[in-house]
Amino acid sequence: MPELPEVEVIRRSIEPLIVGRTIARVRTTGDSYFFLTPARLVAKGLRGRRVLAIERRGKYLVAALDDGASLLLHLGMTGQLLSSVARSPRLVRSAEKANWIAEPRVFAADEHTHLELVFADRGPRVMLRDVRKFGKCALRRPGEREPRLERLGVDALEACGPVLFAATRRRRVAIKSILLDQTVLAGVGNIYADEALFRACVRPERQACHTTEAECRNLAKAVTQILREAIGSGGSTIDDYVHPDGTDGGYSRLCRVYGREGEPCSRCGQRIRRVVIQHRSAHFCPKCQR
DNA sequence: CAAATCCCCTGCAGGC
DNA sequence: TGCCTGCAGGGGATTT
Repeated sequence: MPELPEVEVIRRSIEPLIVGRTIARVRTTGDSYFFLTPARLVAKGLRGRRVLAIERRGKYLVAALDDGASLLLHLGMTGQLLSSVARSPRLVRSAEKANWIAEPRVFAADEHTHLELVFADRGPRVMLRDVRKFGKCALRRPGEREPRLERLGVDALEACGPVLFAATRRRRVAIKSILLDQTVLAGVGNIYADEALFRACVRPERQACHTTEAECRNLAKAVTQILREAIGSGGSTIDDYVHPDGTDGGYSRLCRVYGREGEPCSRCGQRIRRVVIQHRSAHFCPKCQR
């Protein structure tokens, strides 16, 4: 799950590699769950088009084309945007272990490469690779509505107390579920939700309607701070991408609770606990978070 | 309307 | 060594 920071870092790294270039050829895998628009139509719609811009909306990437159409991408759990500047299958695998980060120095297409853009300038290709195919790809005709984007709430970088507080009223689900609800805040995923709850000292299981206005304010602030920090550190996985063995690196270093079940809390020493909330693991400090 | 459940997919870890 | 099971999870669709 690339979350907002990873998607933003990917956007920034891919922007100079794609904006202003004209797509000459498109290669795709066959239709699958991955293609919301049939692969054939995606290829047809992209051919000959120039990319004007690439933007991020929550965890989505949207590439604007010169005919007014747009390409919508979601990286799901294992999606990667890669460039063909160099080739190294080993680095692809390492990138997966290191958490789905795109690097502008990769690779040749393989069976998991669902979309490959070949440009008219014959320069580096851009590829979208996604092993588990939880990602999404859609082509929207000029002026066509995109319900997936329309549903999104406030971008999580703009999270604020009042929005969060309003969303928690009359909701009996866990507060963490509200943070993960993309129609409330767009961009927060499982990892940063845990981290924000830790920073704001709120227990993930707490019923949403039982959080106070002040807690929601703190939580919103924690969300924006943590996301900004993660972007600032290069999406939190960039660093260990270069570790040839793919062992734990930047990402887990930044996390205070996620993936740290049983380890001592960095604030109080209490053991970090893990519970399951709506089929997802939630990590928290039982002493710091109430 | 809210909430719970199911499902899409693949790789990998753990148990035996 | 190899097979089997369970787990990981974003998010939409369906059911309660």
